[in-house]
Amino acid sequence: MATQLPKSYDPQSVEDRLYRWWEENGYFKPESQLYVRQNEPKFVITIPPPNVTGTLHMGHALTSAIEDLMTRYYRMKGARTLYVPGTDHAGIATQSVVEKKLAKEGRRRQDMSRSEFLHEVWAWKDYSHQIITRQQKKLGISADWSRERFTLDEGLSRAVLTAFKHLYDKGLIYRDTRMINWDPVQLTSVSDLEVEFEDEGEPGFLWTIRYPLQTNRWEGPQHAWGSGRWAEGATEWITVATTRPETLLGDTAVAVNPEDDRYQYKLGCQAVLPVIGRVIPIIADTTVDMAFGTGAVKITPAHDFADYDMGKRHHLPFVEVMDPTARMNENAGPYQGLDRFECRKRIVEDLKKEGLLVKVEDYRVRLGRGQRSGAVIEPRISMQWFCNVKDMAAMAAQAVRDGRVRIVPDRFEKTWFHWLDNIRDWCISRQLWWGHQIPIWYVDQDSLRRAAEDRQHRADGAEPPAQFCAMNEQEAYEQARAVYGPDVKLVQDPDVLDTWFSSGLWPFSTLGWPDDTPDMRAYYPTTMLETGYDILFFWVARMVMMGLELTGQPPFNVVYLHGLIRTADGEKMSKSRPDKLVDPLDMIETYGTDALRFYLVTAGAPGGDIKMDVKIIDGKKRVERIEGARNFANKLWNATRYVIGRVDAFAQNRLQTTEDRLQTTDRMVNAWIRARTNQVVVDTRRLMDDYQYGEAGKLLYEFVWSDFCDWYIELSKLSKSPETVATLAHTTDVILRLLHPFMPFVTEELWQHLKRAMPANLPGAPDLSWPALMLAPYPQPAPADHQPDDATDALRVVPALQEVIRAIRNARAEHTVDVGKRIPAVISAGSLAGAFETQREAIVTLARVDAGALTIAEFAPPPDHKAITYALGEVTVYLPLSGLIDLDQERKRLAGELAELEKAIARSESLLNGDFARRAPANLVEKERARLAEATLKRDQIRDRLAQLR
RNA sequence: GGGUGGUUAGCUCAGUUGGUUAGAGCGCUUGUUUUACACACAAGAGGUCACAGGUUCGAGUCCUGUACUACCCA
Repeated sequence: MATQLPKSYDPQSVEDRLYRWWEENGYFKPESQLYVRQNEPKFVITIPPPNVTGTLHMGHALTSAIEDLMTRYYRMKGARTLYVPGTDHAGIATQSVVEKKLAKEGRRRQDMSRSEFLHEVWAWKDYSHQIITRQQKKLGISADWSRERFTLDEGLSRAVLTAFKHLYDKGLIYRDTRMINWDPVQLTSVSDLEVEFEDEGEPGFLWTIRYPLQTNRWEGPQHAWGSGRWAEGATEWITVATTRPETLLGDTAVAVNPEDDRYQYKLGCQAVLPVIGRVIPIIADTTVDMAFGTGAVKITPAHDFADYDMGKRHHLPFVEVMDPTARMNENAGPYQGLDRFECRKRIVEDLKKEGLLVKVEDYRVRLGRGQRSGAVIEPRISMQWFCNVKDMAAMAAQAVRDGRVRIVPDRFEKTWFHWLDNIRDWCISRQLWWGHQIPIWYVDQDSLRRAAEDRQHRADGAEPPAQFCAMNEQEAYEQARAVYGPDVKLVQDPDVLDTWFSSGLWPFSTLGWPDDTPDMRAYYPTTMLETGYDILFFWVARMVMMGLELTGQPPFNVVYLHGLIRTADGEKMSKSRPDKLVDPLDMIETYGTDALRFYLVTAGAPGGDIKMDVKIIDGKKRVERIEGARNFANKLWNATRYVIGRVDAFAQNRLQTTEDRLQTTDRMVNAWIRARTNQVVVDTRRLMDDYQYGEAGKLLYEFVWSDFCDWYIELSKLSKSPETVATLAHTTDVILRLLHPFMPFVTEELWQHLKRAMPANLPGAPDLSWPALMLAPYPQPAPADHQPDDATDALRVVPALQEVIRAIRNARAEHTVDVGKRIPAVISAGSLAGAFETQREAIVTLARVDAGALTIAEFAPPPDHKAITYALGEVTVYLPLSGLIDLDQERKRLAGELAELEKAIARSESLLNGDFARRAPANLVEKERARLAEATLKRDQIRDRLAQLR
């Protein structure tokens, strides 16, 4: 019976209840789908697993909104659909969060055992994971939670080991000593991608320092460093510029460009390094930029990437002057034990004292900082594990080139190729505890020595491996014993793998790889990978590489990249600006999940950033555009509330039997909304299939608000026929289905109310037999040969009718006619007269015309020479308002319109007299001719009226 | 230094094979307790689509260049 819906939509009372209902019924599982089309390809999407570092932010909400929109769309389209949820252990990020938390409690990782520390991290993981999943459920994602995964799960860990072993056995993973990015706070290596630079650089200094040259007259310092007399007696110098004076302690050369005339005579000379007194050569290298500083650069091969390469080229010694925490070590002489920045300060003072500091300038320094710690990254020589990804990268590039993987929007393809074509080996080891420990076991020294001795005895050249890669310790021992005998002892590498190594396996490790599971067979390769463009390299590229290498297939067909959420000023949202930060849960509380979701998917274009302008009103954060989306949800609510009211009225036999005239009236208007709905179904599906979700959302917004609410519902109020009730219900059903992927909660709730209200005996009622809207089919356009005959007619008549009504309303407003006043009208309607006659009541009601003084005729002369005239082409509307109006104003309006028409006619004529008529497509030329004809007609009418008004 | 976007109404942004008089939301102006909705209704004002060239019958849309701006890579 009559369900009384509240006057406005209250998301709080709906969302959690519906989500629970969906989930408890298993509706998110692909096995539960009731509507599956045989020829529809499956749709599989794996969630970008959020880091278990804390809570979700607006970027995650955007991800969820788009992915769930996709998921619900394809599910309703009849594709077998799976959305796999999960979380990422996020090695360095999580470890640092936990370390910070421990620090607050006065504890340090260094004081704990590895397993004690890991116990803490797991506790944190549980805490964060539970928050994250709760947030995702608030966002309404229809993910199959029974298939949820975590990157450190047993199965996924086995996937990591399998992948590692595969690449190791293939010779693609190796251990080497080279220069890497070192984070002196996290005390681990990081990959190139994890180092971030400020584009503008950071404020710093450029110090110009002179090194004395060793000559016949001056062979070196005679006095101690710091005495002020260290360089006493030196006569020749070489001057270098540096932003990092503390590294001079590790200098092993000074380099100049061989083309640089200024330094020709100094080549081959020896400089004496300040502080240390080490004698270092002056060398020539073409990579030296003559324009930078003095043209001579100090070379510190152990602390700078470029210098490292140069050191290799010129066989220079590598002198490390810092320890892993970036404190100066024993090679730093008097500065040993100082932090690098403290050392910098002191050494500059001392250089000045010794007269070696030539000048200091302000300088923007391009500093690399750790993505997670923010610490200044120290290039450092270290032994690490690397993965040679050259061939995999080539495969990944090829997959996009040949279209097996499509990137949307396609402009990101260029970045894709550029990165993959210039890829460098990937440093995959991290000196962390949280993560997948590297599956390498080293043979103990004793065994190695014994083996070496044996080898000498037997004189067979082959050297046995000093390390074994295995799936577990037992397997490693089996391998080792076969070579070294039963007494061999093994120690596993303490390091863990880069997080992205396991994330790279995500689309298939979540489905059971390396095992041949039913899910793997049914759902791999997946369909869609949806994520922010900021992790295209970090994650997407690595998944494609790993997928191709390990499974032989691209892990997904489409990569859809969304933009970043920014503040109103276009900056990245960060926790350091809480006033500009927008928490998705806050917005959900204020506006509801559907409003947030609708806003997020319609806010921008694919791949475009979204700026969120937050206003604080009464201490609450407001975002205007989310408010707009909330209003839309409310509009939808009230429209459906009205429809349900009509359905109830029918069910209670409160509708009168209709007369013939009314039936004709209804038929036209109903045919119109059905035809419009059909057009909208076609356009929505086209846009959705082309990933244009924002456009689709806006189209639906327009349709619901304007066509359905402003016109159809208003017109339907004049009708009491069952046909109209059925059309209202049908249109509402289609709208709710079309909008469900955008606003899952309000649409499901309304659909359930509609379903409950719907009586069995309404002819032409929609099929509401599905248990849930989310499982119902997405609307299909009516087949072309199935269109009702009156559709075309209705699509001509109703817009003309709207124009008439709008013209009358406009006249009323312009001449400030009292709202309550009924006015007379004469409509000269040409071929539309018959149709308009059936819509007499619509004109009377919607334009507030005096029913007794409304004339509709094929041709009607102006009723009064002072009437207001609206020339609408074939139709002309006359309003005899003589007493109420200002004729001057009317003349002005008509003159203005006339001028505009003259302009349009002139433009049209010149177009049609030019090459346009010959070269443009026939249909466009035809259109233009029609436009000219109409404008001419209108112009003539207006001219006549103006003449009469004079 | 290389690359990629952006520059459209006061503000935030749409505008995908080039084709009516360039759209929306918010804001603004005027009016309205019209029985779904004031989170609303009705009417309206507001833009030489950054600039300069070019291609075309026709350019916000394609090409070249310039300026400003953001981001990515070195």
